[in-house]
Amino acid sequence: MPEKTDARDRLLVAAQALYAERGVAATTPRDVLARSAVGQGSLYHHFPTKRDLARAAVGRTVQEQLGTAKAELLGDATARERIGAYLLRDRDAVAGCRVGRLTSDPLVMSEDDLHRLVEGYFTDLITLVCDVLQEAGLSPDRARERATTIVAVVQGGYVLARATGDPDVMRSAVRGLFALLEEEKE
Amino acid sequence: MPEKTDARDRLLVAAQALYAERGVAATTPRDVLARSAVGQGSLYHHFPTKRDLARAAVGRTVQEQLGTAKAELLGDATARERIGAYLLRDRDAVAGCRVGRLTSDPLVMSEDDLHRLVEGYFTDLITLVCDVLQEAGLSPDRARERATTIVAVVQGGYVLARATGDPDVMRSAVRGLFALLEEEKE
DNA sequence: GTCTATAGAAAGATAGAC
DNA sequence: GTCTATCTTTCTATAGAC
Repeated sequence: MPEKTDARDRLLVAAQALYAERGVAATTPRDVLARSAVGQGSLYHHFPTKRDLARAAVGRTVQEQLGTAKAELLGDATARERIGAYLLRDRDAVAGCRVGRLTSDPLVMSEDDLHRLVEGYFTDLITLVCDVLQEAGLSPDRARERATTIVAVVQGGYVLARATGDPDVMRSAVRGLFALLEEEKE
Repeated sequence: MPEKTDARDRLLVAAQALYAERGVAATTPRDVLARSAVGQGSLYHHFPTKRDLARAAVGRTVQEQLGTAKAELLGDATARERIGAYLLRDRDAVAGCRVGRLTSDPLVMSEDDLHRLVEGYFTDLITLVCDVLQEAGLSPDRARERATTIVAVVQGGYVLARATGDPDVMRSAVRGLFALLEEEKE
């Protein structure tokens, strides 16, 4: 596929950005057209319905975010370092989590295929963290519980950073947990 | 104010319930009318714009949620027990946090007065938890960091429970944190 | 304070030419 | 594959009677 798939790609990139800003339900086809500078005919040619566009764009975002997490969690550093890398990553916290925010999106939650993309993201992410913790010697049960706590503190950090408009709140949230994890190891 | 303020109250209750289900932006005046069984004329008499209704209903929800948290965090139990009561409270996790979900609501985030209600909720909540932790002997800085972590894990628990449709994910998230807090005290 | 009717704008999508 | 024009429905709000 040469340069001609360009419009489709521009539409997806625009949709992803808009979903990150206002969510899927609140993003209109017109918004996507304006941001992508693509014509209306092209939009409905590539994506017959709003839902088709959402499925493609959200699927892409999920893959991208999962890729970032994998880079941190599957490296060859120690288990402890990899958890630290994930937890303490520099995030645009006030912007919110591109995937996590979709759990409050009425369109995503009402369409099964969209909901499943979000569910898959978090089950995969928790499993990734869980595997690292088992490597570090935790039992499967404790590893799963702790992995859930780790992913939750990041998601909650996003919520609090957005609510307060303050990126430091995310830093406090993840550092507070990291400190507890480190203490335990001493 | 006798029984005549009834319509206004029914509108608020209906709006609060709908906001919890789909958010503010996605809730139409018609939705509120249908659920409250109040007439259209009454709605616009009591709340001239959608935003007026949102301000009143969100303000009420914030007060209610804060009241619940205060009941747990300001009791006469030990600091440790009060933190446990807040953290391990039985929540309808799959339904999500009525306030936290608003951080992804485009209408709430774009209207300053609505945003401020959400911000106030979380700053108050973190401060409440922070005070309990200081009572327990933590320095102001460590108390604030840890309070942020505690509130974040709860908010993240909601996000993960909604994403997966599984209430046990919330339980894992908060128990994982509680276990770390208890370990430290031994 | 509540009712019915309706306005004006934006939403999501389709039609048919090129 | 892309364009312009248009259709239908829904949204938020207003008008004016009771």
